[in-house]
Amino acid sequence: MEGETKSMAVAATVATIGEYVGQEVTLKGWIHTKREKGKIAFIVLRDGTGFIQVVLEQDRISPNEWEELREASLESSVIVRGLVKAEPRAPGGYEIQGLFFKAFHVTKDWPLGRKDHGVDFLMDNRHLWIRSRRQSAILRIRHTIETAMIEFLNKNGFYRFDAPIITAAACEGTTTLFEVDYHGDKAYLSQSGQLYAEAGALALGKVYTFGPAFRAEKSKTRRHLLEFWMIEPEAAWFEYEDNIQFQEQFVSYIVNAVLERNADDLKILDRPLEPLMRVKPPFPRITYTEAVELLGKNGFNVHWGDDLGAPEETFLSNYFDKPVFLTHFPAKIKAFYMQPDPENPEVVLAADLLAPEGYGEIIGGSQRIHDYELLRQKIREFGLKEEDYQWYLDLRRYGSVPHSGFGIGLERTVAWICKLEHIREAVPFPRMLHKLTP
RNA sequence: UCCGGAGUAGCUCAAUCGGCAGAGCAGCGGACUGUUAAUCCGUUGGUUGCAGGUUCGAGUCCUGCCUCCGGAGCCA
Repeated sequence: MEGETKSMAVAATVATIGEYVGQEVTLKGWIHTKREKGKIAFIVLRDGTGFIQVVLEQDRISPNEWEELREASLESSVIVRGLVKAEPRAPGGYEIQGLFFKAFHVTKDWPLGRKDHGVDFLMDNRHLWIRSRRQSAILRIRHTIETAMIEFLNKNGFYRFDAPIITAAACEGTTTLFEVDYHGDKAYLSQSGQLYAEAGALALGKVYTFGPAFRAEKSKTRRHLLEFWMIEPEAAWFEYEDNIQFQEQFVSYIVNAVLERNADDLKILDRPLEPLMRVKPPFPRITYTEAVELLGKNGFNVHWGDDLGAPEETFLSNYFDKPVFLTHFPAKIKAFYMQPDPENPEVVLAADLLAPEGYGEIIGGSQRIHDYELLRQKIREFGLKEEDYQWYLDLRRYGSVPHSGFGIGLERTVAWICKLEHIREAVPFPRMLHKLTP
């Protein structure tokens, strides 16, 4: 590298290029687009941190470099050195006046043109698609969301507590699981780390798990993946209300972090900012019973005790202009471990958080049953086997405390904040029905 | 798994009543000193998803299968 650039030029990145106006810098990246016009050529270079236009004039670089430039096609990896200029004619406001050009590797037959492509083709080329403006913007925002989630939890005294991926049995007993051969025994990929997080909360006070979760259902919708990432905070001594207020702070922190750190990326996505700027505590709340009533008034045929379907959830999500807590569900349609409401044991102290703009559920949370006998009774009522939950019941035998927690789906959060049409763009390599490669 | 839709050039699509399979983009060759999906000229490119059937003749009609897309259920 040093031998190839003829002067001392700073190694810069696109994201921080504004700090180098008037200086010579070296950039390493890839050709995103190239336009040749006789003795002048424009390339848009991407380096992972952003995109910038580089202007190369034949008179300013050597004949060899000019020849390399002519041969370098889309997505060739290149090294350029040049002068940073503020340039209103260029997208982004800055431009590089090229003084040196080298193609490190010339790409032949790049499969993704600049024209429209179908989803199928793009998904088959996902490993290349992620280089695009839009996809890379989404993935940078995903990074901010993950980082902000962890930051917030750490600042609030939560310990990261990694749950196992391979587990012995169903956590909740309802969903279909991926089976793996565990040296002759049947084992399953985890659908949730929550039960382990509860053990962690009684050991460390406040913990969170962060890892992949697996659901083997043959889901085929815009909001489901077979493999997705989930953060599950769980805190001892947290009761229902503590849990809800914590979630408000948590979600607001994440949204604010994206607004502060990814302004350029949100612009690439054309994401309206007003709905995100409204995301501040407190969030509206509506009980399940009130929701059923509201839905009935709006033409939905739902009865108390029914699980709400996707169209109902979308309606509620659009009805409010902030994330909304849907609370106090009938015990029968929720998980066995949820704490019954002391004022009405037919419902549980649980809340789902629905993201606005039609996105629907991103969080499911509840206070957990801490009473040993009540939990045993619920396990029986739900038709589960007590012997499968021995260690989980132990948590109620040895120093039990009220505790609460929630799980937030990372991809659903990304899809909402980025305003994506489909969850498959919210993760680098989505795992969907019959989609295993790349 | 169920309901609906679609498979034609590398990509996005067209092809009238069953009658010679086409265009744009990409690629390749050339021109151009301010392009923004550059433009202009020339040019390459086909087992019409697979198997069978009807017909003088099938991309088009019939039967079966495969793949994908959208939605439902399940849920984060």
